[in-house]
Amino acid sequence: MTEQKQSPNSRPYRMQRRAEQVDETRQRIVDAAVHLHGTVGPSGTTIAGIAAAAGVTRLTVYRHFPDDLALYSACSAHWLSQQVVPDPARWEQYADPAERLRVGLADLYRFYRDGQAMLLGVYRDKALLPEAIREAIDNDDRAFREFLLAAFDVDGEKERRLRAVIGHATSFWTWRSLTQGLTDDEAVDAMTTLILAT
Amino acid sequence: MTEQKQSPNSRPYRMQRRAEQVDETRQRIVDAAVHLHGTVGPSGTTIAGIAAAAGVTRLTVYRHFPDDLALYSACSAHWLSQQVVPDPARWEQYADPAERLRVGLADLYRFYRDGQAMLLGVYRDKALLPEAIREAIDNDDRAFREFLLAAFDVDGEKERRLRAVIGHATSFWTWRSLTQGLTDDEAVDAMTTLILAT
DNA sequence: TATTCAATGAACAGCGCCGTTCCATCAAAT
DNA sequence: ATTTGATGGAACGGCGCTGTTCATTGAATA
Repeated sequence: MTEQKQSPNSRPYRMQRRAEQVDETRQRIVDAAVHLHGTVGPSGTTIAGIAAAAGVTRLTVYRHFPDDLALYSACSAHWLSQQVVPDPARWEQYADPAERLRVGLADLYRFYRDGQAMLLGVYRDKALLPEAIREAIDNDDRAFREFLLAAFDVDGEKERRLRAVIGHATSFWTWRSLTQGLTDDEAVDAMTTLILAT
Repeated sequence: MTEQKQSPNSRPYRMQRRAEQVDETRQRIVDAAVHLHGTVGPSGTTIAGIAAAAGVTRLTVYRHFPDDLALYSACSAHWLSQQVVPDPARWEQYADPAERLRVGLADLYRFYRDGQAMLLGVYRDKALLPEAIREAIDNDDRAFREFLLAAFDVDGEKERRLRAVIGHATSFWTWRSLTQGLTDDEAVDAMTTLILAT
């Protein structure tokens, strides 16, 4: 790198190694926040707690994330980036309703199991999350439901009932409840049976 | 309910009309607390809020209910006293598993619907409730599950699966989830089908 | 070497809740 | 008429959290 001597008055400042350290600090904050969300849950997570866990001052947290939404967005993006997210597009090849159901629910339940610590807190405290985050969650849930429903050729009353039951089957709480005593596979079987019998 | 005390010097003091007023105050507090639990939920209910709603001082609330458990117990007892509580004993005449299931779930779901405002908050904030209250809730839930299970003549693996599925069917959250799009009757049908297919 | 700037550390004011104290009030009971 | 006791009213100290200011540190940078 070539250097130039400058006069004391006004020189642009291009950070390089410095920028990395800043990002590291930011990352430590996000990691701490994600960890807390997954243990004490969003409702038990405080700025002070995050700062302490990140080995940083409250003020530093505020500077990186001016408001809750900024922090939650960063957390959610980072956490999702290290999950294998269920992907309806990959279920598309299964045209048979029953088969798509099995594959889709299995994919969903695997995701639920892998991320249960975080999801438990998130769904419990959903009402306390920033509006935008809540909407994102609802949208995803709706997408899974509608995608599974789309494999069926129904309308009217039957469609309404199917949508309700599929919505139930795809709910995190349903997975949670069923797997108190069932394996994931058994839960998939149970819900598939239920839906096909509707 | 209210006791008399003796002062060294004389005159026993038996309250009569007075005692009624005390009980009225106590009742106003309980009513206010129940109302708040059913609207903002236990987690949003504060002593200050109860006092304000009851038209009483915080101090008066503390005097009637020294700790949370005393208050919650009184609330729960009073609320339950004005509910038609599901009663497994009345399901006993139905020996046929399918029939007992329908009757039991219908009774349970009716109770859930009638008390949904309160139950929503209670189940959401269950972790914050006093230990004793939480145990009472868990015991009731377990009782319903086991009573429905008892109609089946099963054991081993099948019993485990049945217990899990019946537990799921009897959960408040399951009722809540299903009745987003189904009627109570349809929900009973769905869960009965699910259980009988297990 | 002099400059830049992320991060620190300390303090502030504010909020709402907690549980407790002391004293005054006033109707009911004797 | 006097005593009793439930309630009111006001204040206290404590807690933990919020979001903000200010001056300082110290390492990366030019």
